[in-house]
Amino acid sequence: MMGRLPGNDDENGLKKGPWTPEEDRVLIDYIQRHGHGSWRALPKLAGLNRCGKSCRLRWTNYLRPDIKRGRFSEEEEHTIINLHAALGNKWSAIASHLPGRTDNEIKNFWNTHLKKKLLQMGIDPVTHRPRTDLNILANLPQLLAAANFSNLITMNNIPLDSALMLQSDAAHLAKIQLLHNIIQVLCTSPTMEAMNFPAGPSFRGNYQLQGFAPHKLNQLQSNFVNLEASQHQPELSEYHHQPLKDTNNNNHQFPSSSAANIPTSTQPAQLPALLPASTECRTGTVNQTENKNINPNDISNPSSTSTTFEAWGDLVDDEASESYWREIIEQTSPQTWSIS
DNA sequence: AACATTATCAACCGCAGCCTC
DNA sequence: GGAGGCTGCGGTTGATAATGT
Repeated sequence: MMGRLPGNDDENGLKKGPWTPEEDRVLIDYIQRHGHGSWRALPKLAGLNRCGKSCRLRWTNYLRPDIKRGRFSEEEEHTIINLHAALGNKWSAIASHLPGRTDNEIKNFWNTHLKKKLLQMGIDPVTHRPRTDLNILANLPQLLAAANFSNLITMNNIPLDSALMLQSDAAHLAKIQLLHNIIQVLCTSPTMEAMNFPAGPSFRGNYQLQGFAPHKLNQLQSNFVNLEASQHQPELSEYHHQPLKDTNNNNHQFPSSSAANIPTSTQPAQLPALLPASTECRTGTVNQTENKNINPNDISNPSSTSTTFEAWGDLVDDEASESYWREIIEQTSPQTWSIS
């Protein structure tokens, strides 16, 4: 598992590529005797045909005696995830909390394992929030699996037919959560308000939604609250049959955080708690941690309106899912939505 | 068995920031 | 203050291993 061309020499005649055991021995021997001192001067003093940078990297990432080898423990895994949520890609800062682990090792572990793991759980590895991009729908089976669905079934002695219904419910709920986030983005985006709704070309596709007045969006929001309320009944398999009635006494205020409205215990299959997708809400949370670590150019941010709209465009172009969304939209508010 | 694809991770590159003069 | 050198950091690369077809 080596990187770069083996034995490749650069223009200065210095060796690049993987280190030989002999080079390792020379480097260890020198540092044990003299310390590393100036890295730039070290290779010459130690008799190595390497640049100082390469020596430093080899020492700090591989040869240092206090380096812990082997698999990351579950505890370390959780620590990395938590620290990454707070610090972002500050690998050296994260590594400082994990004795014996190097930033490079943690970075690799993140990119090869943890990132995928979070994605499969429906969590965006950049923001550590539930994904609002619609690619998540393609990964719904993995999402459900990651939600430890089988455990839920066996732990609760749920019969197979009920389990299947539960799975269908969970999939339904995941989509509901997704649509919720999209709508929240629409309703809190200053751009959207200024333009009286979607500017993205995707929105001018099959669904004639432009020119949507703000009060209609508010109505959609409140309808959505109702829909969510109907989905969050303790008996999951029953919610398909719940009538959509006004449960919030015509209060059309959209919840700032749906997580607060969803008792964790009733969330099916331990889906990630629904968090606000609006940029405002997100910024507020970021300020609580470390605002400076968020790259404003980060296009992978699932809460960004452009990304969400692009994803929406993908969705409305998808013939297979069109009927599903049409059903939800019409169910939610047949009198206020018009789909042409 | 042969080939293709995916995963892993050591090592490199470029840049930012610190330090010294 | 700013130029130059050095170090550390984060992103990326690419050879090899593992797995799939």
